[in-house]
Amino acid sequence: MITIYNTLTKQKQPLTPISPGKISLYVCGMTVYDYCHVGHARVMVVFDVVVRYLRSIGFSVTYVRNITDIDDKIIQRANDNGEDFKNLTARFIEAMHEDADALGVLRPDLEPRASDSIPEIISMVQDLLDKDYAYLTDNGDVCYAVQRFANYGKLSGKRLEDLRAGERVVVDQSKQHPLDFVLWKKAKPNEPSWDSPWGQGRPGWHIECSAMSTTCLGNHFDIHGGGMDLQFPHHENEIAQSEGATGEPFVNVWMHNGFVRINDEKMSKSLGNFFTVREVLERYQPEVVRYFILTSHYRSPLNYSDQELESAKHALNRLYTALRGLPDSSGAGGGEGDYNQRFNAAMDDDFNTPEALAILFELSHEINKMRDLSQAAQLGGELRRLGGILGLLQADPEAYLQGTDQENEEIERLIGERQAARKGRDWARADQIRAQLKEQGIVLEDGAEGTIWRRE
RNA sequence: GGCUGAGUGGCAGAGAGGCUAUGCAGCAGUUUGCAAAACUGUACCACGUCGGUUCAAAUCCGGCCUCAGCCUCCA
Repeated sequence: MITIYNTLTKQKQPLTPISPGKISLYVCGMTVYDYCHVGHARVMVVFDVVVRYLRSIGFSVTYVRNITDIDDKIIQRANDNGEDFKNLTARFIEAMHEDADALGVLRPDLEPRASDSIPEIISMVQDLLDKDYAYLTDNGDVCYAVQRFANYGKLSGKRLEDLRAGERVVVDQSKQHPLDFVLWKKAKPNEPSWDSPWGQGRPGWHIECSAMSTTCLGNHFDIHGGGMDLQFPHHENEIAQSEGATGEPFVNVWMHNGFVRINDEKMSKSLGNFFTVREVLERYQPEVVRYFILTSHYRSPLNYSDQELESAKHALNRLYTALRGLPDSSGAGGGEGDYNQRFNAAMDDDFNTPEALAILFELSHEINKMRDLSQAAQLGGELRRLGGILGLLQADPEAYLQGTDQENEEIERLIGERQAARKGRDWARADQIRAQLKEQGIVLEDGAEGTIWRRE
């Protein structure tokens, strides 16, 4: 039985699907005006693992991750660049897909875009107006009236009277309550806009997720996820909008992942202390980054540093080294057995990936100790299978450890030359070649069946 | 000020009322022409702090200290 920490109830609780055997999952995706950073990578990887695991234990999962492709920042950036916002978003959607693919993140089943969902958004705003949850302001915007929604604050544990709205930002005087938020924003001249019952305008920030999630998954679905910083106000507002408009419960389980930090500080665009995924991938293999993300529990903070990435690289090498030289027996090991059982127990406990990884290391240790190759291959198959649930260890070990440069041929040639030198007991020459390759980051390992190599 | 979380060995990071987490790094040994990998063994006060409950607490309870996040946009 899988249990998940639900932000709404602040406790772990058993996952009980609305429809038996099926899970509907919505995750807040990117606002596409810039490259993804490591924090975005974390969301994508974390929920990718959630989906992979749920599927591995037999659930049929519908996974929706939206793209917010119209908002203030996008308009701002497009203006700065002097380009149409659609060019801008198209470019960064493509970049996001490249990054996600590199990290082994499976595509969601549906990836709706805000700009393609305008009719649904307008219809929800209209519902909210009809039900008196929203009002038209003097300056032509449609706003949500938070005081009208009885449960406002139930997700974030905030009470309206405790919130210090306006302390850091000037409150718009046309709002009835400082925390009222815009559902539909009247267009300024030359802004992208759509026709609506309230004139030319565009959606506010939160409404697109309410519209897209309910359109894709129905008014009431199982899991909604996203970064911790979306808890308030974004997700709180989504609840207010969706439940206000539909009159039904919105989401059963809210999952929020912790931040990536740098020097104990949140990695964020506004602080400017972020690394983009592509920057990091210039220096580390994507799988190392993925492994690194999974070394900490998804709700804990994850401190980003070179030291940690290096450590992750070595750890992953260890797993691949255990698989190296084993006959490929993926498919062997059908999930019965102790390791599988313990792996699932770890993952059942709110997706405890550090614990699950520890089990992979125990498995690799067992493989390394084994003398019987076919038995080891059996365990190797199990290691690969369990790794696959985390989106790891699917590469050919040789390819992972050696890379696929064209200089590989030259390396092989030098190794051949060294073999000849060793045969002639010319240790000086042999060691010279070893040192030369070492300088290029190539490590040689002499074994009973000859010399193998890998990149450091 | 309100609301969330968190403080574990050199680093990272699980766990959890009594039993070696795991990985990286270190040390010693086996192995090796030399290495590497692997295996075996092993150190560092391990559980923020002060009290309480208990036969037993890092794990439960309370106070305190420190850190992070949200209450503007942010995954």
